[in-house]
Amino acid sequence: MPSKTRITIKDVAREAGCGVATASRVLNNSGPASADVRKRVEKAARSLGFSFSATGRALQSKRSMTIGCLVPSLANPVFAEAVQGAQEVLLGSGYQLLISSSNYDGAIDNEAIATLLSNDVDGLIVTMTAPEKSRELKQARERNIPVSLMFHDPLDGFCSAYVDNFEAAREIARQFAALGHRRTGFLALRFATSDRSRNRYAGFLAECRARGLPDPALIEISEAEAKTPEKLADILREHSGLTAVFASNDFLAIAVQKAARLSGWRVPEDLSVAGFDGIEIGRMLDIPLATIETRPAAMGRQAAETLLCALQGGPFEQRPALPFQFRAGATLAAPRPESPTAAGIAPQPPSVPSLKYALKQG
Amino acid sequence: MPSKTRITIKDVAREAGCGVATASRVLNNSGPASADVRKRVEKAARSLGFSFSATGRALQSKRSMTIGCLVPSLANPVFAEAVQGAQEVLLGSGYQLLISSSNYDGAIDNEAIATLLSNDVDGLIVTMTAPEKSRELKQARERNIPVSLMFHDPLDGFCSAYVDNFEAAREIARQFAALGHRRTGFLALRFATSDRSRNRYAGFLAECRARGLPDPALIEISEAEAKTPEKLADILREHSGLTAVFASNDFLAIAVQKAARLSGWRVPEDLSVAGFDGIEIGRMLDIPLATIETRPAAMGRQAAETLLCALQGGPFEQRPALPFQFRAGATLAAPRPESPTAAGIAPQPPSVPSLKYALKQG
DNA sequence: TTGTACGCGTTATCAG
DNA sequence: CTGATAACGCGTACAA
Repeated sequence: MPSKTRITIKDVAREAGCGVATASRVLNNSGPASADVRKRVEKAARSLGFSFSATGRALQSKRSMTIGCLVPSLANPVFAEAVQGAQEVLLGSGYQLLISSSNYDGAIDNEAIATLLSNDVDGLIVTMTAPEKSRELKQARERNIPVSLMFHDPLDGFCSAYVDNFEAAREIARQFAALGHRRTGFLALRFATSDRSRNRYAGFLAECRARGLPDPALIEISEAEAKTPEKLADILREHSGLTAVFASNDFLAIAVQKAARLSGWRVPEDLSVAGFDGIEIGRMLDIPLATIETRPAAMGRQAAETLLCALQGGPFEQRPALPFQFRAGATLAAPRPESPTAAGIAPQPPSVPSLKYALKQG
Repeated sequence: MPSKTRITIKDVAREAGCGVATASRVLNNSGPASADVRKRVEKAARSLGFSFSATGRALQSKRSMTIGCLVPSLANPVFAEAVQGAQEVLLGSGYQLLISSSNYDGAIDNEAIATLLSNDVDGLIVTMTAPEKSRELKQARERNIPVSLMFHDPLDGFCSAYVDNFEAAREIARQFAALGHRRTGFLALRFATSDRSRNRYAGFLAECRARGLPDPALIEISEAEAKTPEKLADILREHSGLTAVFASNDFLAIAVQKAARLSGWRVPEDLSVAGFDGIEIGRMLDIPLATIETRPAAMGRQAAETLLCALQGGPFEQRPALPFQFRAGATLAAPRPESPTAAGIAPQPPSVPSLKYALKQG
């Protein structure tokens, strides 16, 4: 039965035949020590397999060297990549990431922040439902704990690493309009709890109005519906007359493509589709997805860098929004004179989009 | 300028006019207290906005209520989902997740575990390059810190939440063989550092041999090649004569489909493709991907449950491998009499797979 | 029922 | 150059 208890600096000091203060100085290079005692301490530490207890250090130094991170869900690759980005920045810094996810539940959001705070985190990286009205987030600021938001527009005194969803969505509206689309729709998942989704819709709507186009239909669906193309097909059929759909993320957009095929509609001839995020797989599709390319990992990195900077005594400054880029893909085309979704019924047998786009990509 | 320092139980005790022990007993419901003092303490705690310091508690109780989690990368949705699953199990338990990722680097793996250990984690959930030869992992066991592996076959004294990659890969070989494929390939990413990839190849190879078929070609590619269908197409063309490719994960398999299209090959008529993992998007493709469905989130959940059980004094037991399921998709077909990849050159114009499979799925 | 005092592992202080 | 000691926030044994 091997040793059950932690090896502490006391053990090292005893083994080396010196006081704990000396051992601490040697191991930390934080003060004078004779070459002799230095050797003994180092040897003792090595042979005992000593390592510092972060807990003891945290208590003494009042810095936990820990950063709390809250995201809605790691099952969403966008957030997962952002956390990975933050993790990479923090890797050599001595800071550890304490993570929580809320599953998009605003109540859990706040509980999670409270828990993170009571874990004495030195900083916070947060994406949540309603940062603007979170008492816990304000508490963090009152305790002078720097908070980096991710994915949110900058807020109050909190810095944020984000893309301008409103502007990006306007770009989609422009692309639709340039092709001649008038009857468009915005497909949203978790509209009520996602400011990203709302901002995208707002930008899309604003640009449509600015061009004198009809307001886009706001189509909210459930997670179950998003995952079941058959249901999604039913929903799309209910919204007759749409010639272009802007999905609030790429996964949804791919589901729309699938649903369209199930209804016998061709993409993009019968229905144009655009997504948001720019996930890698979108480029691998038979018909590559038109989308807004963003860099979630860069968001995580920036959030972590900003925080690190503040933690190390530097300024805690808002940086400009991260860039996005429209990716044309092949899911956008001019609407047909008479849209088959307007016609209502009788799905036509799909035609042959494969060749055209395979060549286009080649 | 709001309060800068932490509110401790001393502050509460002073405010309530009692000793710290009494305050502690009240706030923890851990001992007797008169109704009177109870009121005062609770009121004081509330008005001061007191919350316990996890650090102080950890030091005193020798339990950090923290679980360390190491995965190769959160940018891989499989691992991200697993961590999310673990997180969900831990949510109400009082344990926090301290996460690290190694970016598939075996040296960082071990550093990360050492760091986690020095953070006094109470348990460990780990996926790494070489758990079987990790000194740090053994150290954890010597300290009686329970370790749950994820994705690895059970090892030594460590429990693992995993699927039987070897058996699952045999199933792919069976499917290929049943259709009449003889010249097959295994496309691997990070073969050297992923026992999953190796086990899948081993199972695939074993079943091929058991059936008297030629050994499958082992095709290792780089991450850059995986992300660039054009390069992948070049590589596939170099391996002439293959009629079926088993990719070590779904992302790769989707890239293969893309690469095949770029070469003018039809999937599955000219080339059968199978993946591994069972990601959602595979079902949404024009030609749904044949794959092995696994449940990464369930792996994370099981790993966390097993750990929690041990942490709460229960048995620390290996559970049976998690189930997997072959999903037929539409990327598998019998090989053509003369394979176009064997023929060597002259990509033929793609034919019309869309209709056939759209109907099949409807 | 209550409060004092100690120890958890660490580092900073300060006297030797 | 060295080492004893206080302090960090907490829970608990023990004394009142």
